[in-house]
Amino acid sequence: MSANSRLTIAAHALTWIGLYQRRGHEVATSEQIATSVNTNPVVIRRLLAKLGKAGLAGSRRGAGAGWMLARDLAAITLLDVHQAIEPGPVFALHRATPNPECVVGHGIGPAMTAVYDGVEAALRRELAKTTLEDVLRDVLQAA
Amino acid sequence: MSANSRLTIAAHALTWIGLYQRRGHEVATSEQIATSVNTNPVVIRRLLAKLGKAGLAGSRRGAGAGWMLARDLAAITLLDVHQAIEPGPVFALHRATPNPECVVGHGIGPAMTAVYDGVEAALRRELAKTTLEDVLRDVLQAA
DNA sequence: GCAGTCGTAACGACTATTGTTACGACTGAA
DNA sequence: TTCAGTCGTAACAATAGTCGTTACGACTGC
Repeated sequence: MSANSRLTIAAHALTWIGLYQRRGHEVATSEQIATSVNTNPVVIRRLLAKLGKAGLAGSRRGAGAGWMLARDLAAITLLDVHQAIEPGPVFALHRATPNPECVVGHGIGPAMTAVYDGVEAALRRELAKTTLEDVLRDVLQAA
Repeated sequence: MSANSRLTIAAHALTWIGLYQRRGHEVATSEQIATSVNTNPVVIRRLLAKLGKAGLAGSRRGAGAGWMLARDLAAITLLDVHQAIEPGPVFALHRATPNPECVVGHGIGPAMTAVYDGVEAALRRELAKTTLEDVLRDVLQAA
């Protein structure tokens, strides 16, 4: 399937909230964020719900409700965001179990799993290098 | 998405061909490989066609037809295989263009693209570390 | 109260992956 | 020269994941 855009949307949303708060507002609504992201507010709420459970964002309910960051942008890495949205595996093993009576069919699963674990570890190391503060800086410099 | 299993299947197929050739056979048929992978021969042929175009495998047609490796297992890395099967991106940007009148909406694309390029480079470096010879060694040791 | 927003379920459109059938193209061997 | 075995590829179906949308109850400041 197509790669998913959740990390992009989540980083966008959190960065937007961070900037909005720095400009003096207390909370941001899912509708405001959705306008910047150009999507439906429910998509934003769904994502922020996960980020909330992971302790990256918080919400206030009732009138004057909205979202706020739970930590400063500089204290949130893209790895934090990535883990929060429960990523699926980058590579999958066989859909149907390969023939266990064949030497290759029997041993290929563990062999590839070891490689894939290494790949995902490298991916996490790479995402951990960038904080949302870095992202915001790039965003503002581009303007 | 579901992650895709093409790299797994391709590595399995090439490793199988390599082992089969070492045991004295000239070519392997897609049906034999499919039996080990536990899938349909067409799936194997589709994949091997791409690996062939990338110069990793070759086929002989007609009677007594089948597939052979174009290089030794030790000379094929998982990165070679990965590139051969034309991988999609690991992460996607927004499906709909974000609001360009918003600072964040305008700058987030390039910012995330830079990060994602770094991630994919790390992924490629990691895959380049393992050759199919390594995979075969692991497979045989597991038996 | 009530208006505004969250939280979440339910559903549909769209797309990618994988399996399957089908069939023409090719070639070694009888 | 024919034929059997295999490749190469198109076409289609089943399945699953993503994303957008509607709907509605829950919560709370005014």
